[in-house]
Amino acid sequence: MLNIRRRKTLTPLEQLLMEYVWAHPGCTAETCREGVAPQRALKDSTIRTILRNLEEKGYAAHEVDGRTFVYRAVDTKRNVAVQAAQQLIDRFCGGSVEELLVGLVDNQVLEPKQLQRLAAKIVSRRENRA
Amino acid sequence: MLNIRRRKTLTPLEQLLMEYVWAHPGCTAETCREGVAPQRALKDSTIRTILRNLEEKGYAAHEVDGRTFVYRAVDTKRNVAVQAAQQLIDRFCGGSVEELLVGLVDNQVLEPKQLQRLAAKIVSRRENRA
DNA sequence: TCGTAGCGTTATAACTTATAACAGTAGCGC
DNA sequence: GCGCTACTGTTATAAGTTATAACGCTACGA
Repeated sequence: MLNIRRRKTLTPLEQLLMEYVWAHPGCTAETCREGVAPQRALKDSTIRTILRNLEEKGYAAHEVDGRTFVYRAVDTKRNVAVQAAQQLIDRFCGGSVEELLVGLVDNQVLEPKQLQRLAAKIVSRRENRA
Repeated sequence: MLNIRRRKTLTPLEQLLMEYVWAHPGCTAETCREGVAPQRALKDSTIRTILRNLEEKGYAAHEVDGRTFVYRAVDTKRNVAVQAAQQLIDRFCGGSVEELLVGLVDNQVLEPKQLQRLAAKIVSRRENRA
């Protein structure tokens, strides 16, 4: 089992920036600023503070290109979702994934048929790979 | 599809109290205080404030018995988990449940076999009911 | 009618979030 | 070689949230 690290959740602004980073690997403070400008016009220094927060929270990382910080996500969105789901399962479902899945079905977030199809698909994918 | 209400997340103290409420429907401020005392010795008024917060956030509700407030959870833990999962799916999986499930399998939170068994179980349960 | 059980109101210190100014530094062009 | 400026780091602050609780009001029971 992967070791799921417990990360702090994203604040709305962080979420916004992180979305951009996910969508644009290799972005810089400046491209981020331009990218989110339509939604939020933020000062350059604000952007950089948020990017630093994202690094501190373990969502993003940078490398240096010349004197520019180039950012990318540490994990895919999907993995972040999975880690968060794991926490939900631990907290609210007594550690049982199945409990959550049953709940999803009971609340019609997930159709039984859909679940079945997906299960079949995943299993066959596994077999092909093995 | 259920209408998933977006609720504020629980702070640690709220989480603690809410666990107690889930485990003891019909509890009062006083029984809560006693119940959580081993973990956190909190003043009566603190307990009350937190219970009120839980009501405000929509997790708990009370009715009046004589002059005592009797609390119970608005939703089951499982439903809270499901609602939170729905949010995850919307935020990080572009609205696709399947995306999350695939992620769970890929990260070995969920075994393919387990998924398959569960799918079969759920489908058959549906058929029996129908 | 008085004590007290039980609720609401208000307070506050610590922490987080949103937002940004300002300061240091190192390339680049001249 | 030197200053401009593009970039980063440090620091600040106002507003909001959390954790924690004192205090005050009210109505029931003895």
